[in-house]
Order: sequence, then structure tokens, then C-alpha cells
Amino acid sequence: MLQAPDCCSPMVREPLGEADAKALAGMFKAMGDPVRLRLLSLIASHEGGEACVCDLTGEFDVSQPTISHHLRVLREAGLIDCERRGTWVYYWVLPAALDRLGSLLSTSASVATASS
Amino acid sequence: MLQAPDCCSPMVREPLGEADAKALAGMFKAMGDPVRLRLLSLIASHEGGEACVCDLTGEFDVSQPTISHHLRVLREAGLIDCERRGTWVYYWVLPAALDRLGSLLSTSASVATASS
DNA sequence: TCCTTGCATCGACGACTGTCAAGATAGACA
DNA sequence: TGTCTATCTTGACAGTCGTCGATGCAAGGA
Repeated sequence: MLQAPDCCSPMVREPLGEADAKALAGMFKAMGDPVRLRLLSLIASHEGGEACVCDLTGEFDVSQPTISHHLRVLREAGLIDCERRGTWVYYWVLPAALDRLGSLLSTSASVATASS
Repeated sequence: MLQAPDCCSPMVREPLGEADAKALAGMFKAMGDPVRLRLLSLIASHEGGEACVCDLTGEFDVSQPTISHHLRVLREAGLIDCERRGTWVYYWVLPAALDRLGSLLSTSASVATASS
């Protein structure tokens, strides 16, 4: 048992309560936009596990304020965090959030570990 | 909507392309509503792996047409499927879809299995 | 001090979303 | 045939979302 997410056993195992569903839906909703999903994957897979905004804006056809907006949405959903270092702002993914969602999605193949 | 398991190595490993991001974001978006997320978990965890609409509507404070609408969104996103049997319509989760999303979210701990 | 660069915020706009009441449709049964 | 039940569809509405241009702010350099 790496984690004890009593809030997030696989959803094939037991139904979600209203409160958990609301919190988790907020995270899924944040990932429900192509630009945000690509932002998340670019940050997660970037060298060192973090990326500055200047590494990201060039990858998209949308304006810089729009990227900034999407980064804020991801941050407010608890999926990423950021820090200013001098002139640049760096973003990184919060792995616990991804793990929480991943454990919710796991199906029978990998449920064995949750046989508490 | 075809399932290509090797299309989704973990996003901590390599960034998503535009096309994949669009397809996957559609699924996450469908899960980005509390009612739909609870519907999905109710169906997935229901006895026999499937549930008829009459098993679901009573669990929510929203009207039956709204439930029907959300079920349609989940179905068009490729997360569930349904079949009519006599008077009732039964819904079940498509495990391949959940696995696809789950593998995208997996972090370093479980990356070993993805031999893309 | 002023200027430049990197990023965030603001205000506005069209497009989309969640919800409901009302009506339509499909199957079971008499 | 007709009626009843279970479910879906339609049309409408307020609210939210994604996007942009303009602007603001912080840090660094001349």
C-alpha cells in the first residue's frame, strides 16, 4: 500500500460520494481542455520535472494571456504548483494529484493491491 | 474512438501530441462534472458491472432528462455503452477507456510496464 | 533613473454547458 | 387496438468557458 487514499479507491469498486465527486470532478475538468492537457504533459515530461512559462508558450497557437489563464486553472485545481525565480516563473506537476486520479481509474487488472 | 493502448504512455514520460490531447481531453471533460463522475462510478461499481437508468435516477437531485443527457455525454465520450433489454436500458463502463486514461496518469512508480 | 523582458490580470466577447418542462418514442401487456 | 411505464429528445434559459487585446507589475540591465 503506497498510499491510503480512503477517498479514492477505484470507482469500479465503490461509488463516489457527493463531496469526493465534486472535488475529483474539478481536477478532471481542469484536464478536460486540449491546451491544458498538453500543458500538463509538457510540464510533467520536461527536463527536471519543471518548466518555465517561456518553455511552454511557443508550443501553442494561443496567446500568452491564454496560456497564463490555463496555468492558473491547473494550479487552482491542485494539479500543478509554481514559483518565481528571478525573471522566470517555473511550474511543476504535483504527483500526488495524478496518483489520486489514477487510483480512481484503475480497473480490475490492478485492483489486487487494494484488497484491504 | 478506436482504442490504441500504446498511444498513451504516461504523460510524465513524453508530451502529448495535439490529436491525442484533443481525444483524451474529451474523455476527461466528460468526467469533469460531479453528476457524471458519480454516474460513472455508480455504473462501474454496480452489481454485475452494469446498471439500468432506473437504478441511477434515484441517487441524484436532478431530473431524469438531465440524467439521460449526462449518460449520453459519457457514451459519446466513449466511456460507457448501453443496450436496451425490453423496457429497460442498461449501461456499462468500457474498461479500456479507463485503462487508457489511467496509464496516461501513472507516475514513475508504475512506468515500468509501459514498454512503448 | 528609465527601458526591456517575462508573466499575470482585466474586461469583453461569442460559444458552449447544465438544467428543466414538455413532448416523443419504444416496449410490455390487456 | 389502446394504455401504461421507462427512457430519450427537444427547446429554451441562465450561467460558465476559452480566447483575445490592453494593461499592470516585478525583476534585471544600462
